[in-house]
Amino acid sequence: MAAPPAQFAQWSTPAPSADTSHDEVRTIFVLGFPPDVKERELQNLLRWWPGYEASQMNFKGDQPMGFALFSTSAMAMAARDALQNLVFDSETNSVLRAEMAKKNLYVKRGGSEPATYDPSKRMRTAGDYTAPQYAAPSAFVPPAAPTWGPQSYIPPSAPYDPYGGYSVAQVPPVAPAGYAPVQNTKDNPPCNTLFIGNLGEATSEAELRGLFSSQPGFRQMKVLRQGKSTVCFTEFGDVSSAMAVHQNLQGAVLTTSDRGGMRIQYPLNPYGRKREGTGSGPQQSDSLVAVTQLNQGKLETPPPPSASVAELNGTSEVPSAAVLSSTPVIKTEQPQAV
DNA sequence: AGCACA
Repeated sequence: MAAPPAQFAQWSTPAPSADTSHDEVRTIFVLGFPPDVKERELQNLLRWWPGYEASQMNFKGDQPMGFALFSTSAMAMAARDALQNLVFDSETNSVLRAEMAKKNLYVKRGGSEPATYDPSKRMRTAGDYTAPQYAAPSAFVPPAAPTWGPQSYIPPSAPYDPYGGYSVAQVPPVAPAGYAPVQNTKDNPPCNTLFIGNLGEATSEAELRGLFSSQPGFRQMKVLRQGKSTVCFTEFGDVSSAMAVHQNLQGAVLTTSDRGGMRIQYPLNPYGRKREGTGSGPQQSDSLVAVTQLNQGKLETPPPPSASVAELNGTSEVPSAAVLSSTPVIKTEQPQAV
C-alpha cells in the first residue's frame, strides 16, 4: 500500500497570497448627485460597466457621495473617466465628479443580505442584476474560464462601451473636396450641436458621417431628408468642439455637392434639449439653455471670446464669466468609504 | 432656405 500522493494535501491548502493584486484601490468616489438621488440610481448607472461589483450611496447632510467597487483598478479608472463631468440631471444642473477613492469599498461576503441595516447605507451588489440575457448578446462566451462570484460581468468579445453610444462610427473618413464661400446668415448662439444645411441632393449619410465623425469631440449625428433638401444635425461633446467645426468646415464642399459649400449653423435646439415653453419668455430660456449647454460641453475649456463668438450679431449675449463660473462647486474632501 | 430627437 502506497501512501496517498503528496499533491492531494495541497488541494486543501489555500493559494499563497493569491489576492495580493486586490489590495490596489479599485473603488471610485463620485460627487455631484442631486440631493434626492437614490442608491438604486447609482447602481443602475454603473451596473453595465465592465468590472462593476458593488456600489453604495452615502449621504453627508444633503451631499450624496457615491462609491463603486470594480474588479480591477484599471476598470475603476475607466469608469471614473466615463463618469467624469457626466450631466447626471440637467434639471438640477448636476454634473458628476469622479475620482479614485482613498480606500476600497467594503463588500460584505455572502449572498443573502440581512436587510436589517439602515436602508440608506445598505450594500447592494451586482449579483441580482447580471442576468444571463444581458451577457454577450451577439457573441457567445464559452464557460471555459469561469469567473468568480455572483458579480461576474462577461464583456462581449467586441469592445463594449456602455456609455459609448456616441462613439465614432466605423465609416471611411471623408475630407472636404474644397471650400466655397458661405454667406454669413443669422446664426443662433453657440452650443454643442451643429445644423448643416445646403447639402446636395445626392449627399449620403455615409459621406456626412465620414466627414463629421472624425472631427474631435464628435458624438452623434442625424440626417434629415425632406424632398430635395437635406439637412443634418451633429452633436459634439462640448461647445468648443462644435465651434471649431463650425469654423473649420464652414463652406466645405463634398464630392456629391452640387450647390456649393455646406452651411453650418447652430441649431434652434441643441441635441437632446427641448426648447423651453413659450410661457416664460425667451430671454430667460436663453440663459438657461446657455448654462445647460455649457454643462453639456463639460466646461473643460470654456469657449474663448473668439471671432466665432463675435459672429453672433448680438442676437444673444455671450455667456458671461459669471455664468461660466457657475458650475456646481463640489467639495473634493473625501470621507472614508465605510 | 430647409431645424429632429426628447
